[in-house]
Amino acid sequence: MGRPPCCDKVGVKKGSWTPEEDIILVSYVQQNGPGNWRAVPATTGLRRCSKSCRLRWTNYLRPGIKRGSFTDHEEKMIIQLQALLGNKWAAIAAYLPERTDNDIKNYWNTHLKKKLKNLENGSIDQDQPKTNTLFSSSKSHSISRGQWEKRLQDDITTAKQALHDALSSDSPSPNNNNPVLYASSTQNIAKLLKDWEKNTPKSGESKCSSTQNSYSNNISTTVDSVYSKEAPTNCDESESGMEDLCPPFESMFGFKALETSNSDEFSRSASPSVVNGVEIKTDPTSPSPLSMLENWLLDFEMKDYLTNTSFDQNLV
DNA sequence: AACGGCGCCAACCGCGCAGCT
DNA sequence: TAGCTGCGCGGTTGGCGCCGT
Repeated sequence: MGRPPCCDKVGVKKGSWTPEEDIILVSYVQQNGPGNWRAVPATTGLRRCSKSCRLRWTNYLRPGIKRGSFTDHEEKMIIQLQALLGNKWAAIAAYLPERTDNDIKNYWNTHLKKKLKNLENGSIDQDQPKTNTLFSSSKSHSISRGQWEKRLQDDITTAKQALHDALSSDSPSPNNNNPVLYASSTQNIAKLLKDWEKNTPKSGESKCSSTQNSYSNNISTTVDSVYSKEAPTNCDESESGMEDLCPPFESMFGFKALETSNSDEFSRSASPSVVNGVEIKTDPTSPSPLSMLENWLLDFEMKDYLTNTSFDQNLV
């Protein structure tokens, strides 16, 4: 038996996305908003699985994604949230709006897991005062497992409430009647396309279907018009394509960018602002629930709690 | 310079859940 | 209420680039 495949595997392209495919996808989302992923291949001619389209959008093309190395602050947040929530990457990503769950998951698996393991081993092997006491040996615990579980349950409840508060203040997804222009992404996509065109032999040969070509022809003016707006940026020029995405958000939880989004035309699909006539709620006078949560996560109590608690189980 | 090992990260896969009929 | 469909999530994999030998 088993579930049927999510899409027809025949003729579906796999592997890395080309800049042209990215542009087609971005254009589709501009016009229709994120969602209804099933319709994307049929509408655009993209020879991609709907899931692949959604993944590409959420993990790479979606505006507001910060790329590059994680800050110490983000690192601490991830460590503590992982200890609290487990491998709930989507939930953890909800507290780090500029990072995708995939990014966090990758960072955890490739960096933090190893790092914390080393810290743990180091602290045990060397029997020295711990520079990081997150993973103190369970032998030294004065807290019983029952007490620990109760505290964990209490903290999860608190975190859930904070998350609920945070999410309830966010705006819904973009209105399909007022598609949001994802200028930041489109800009980079346009740049990508230009780079890609430079590197593509002018043979007239295309990797795409005719449907896809006609669709991309139709969207070219859209991309150009958005690109020509030249949203102000002080990013360094780079030849690395998407690597030079300008990080428009200077504060993780301060939503600084939201206050300036009108002027710089950066927008986010999942965050409050006002862009291109789309009303997005924000209240600069009231403290962000995420800020509250951040404070809660990082306050002395939490650190003390983590100091005295073993999370070895998370380091599988 | 060539080769192999390793790390990183984008993308894929399978399952679960929620909404709709 | 059961079945179907679409979406989201977490685990895993494949490919590319870097580094050491």
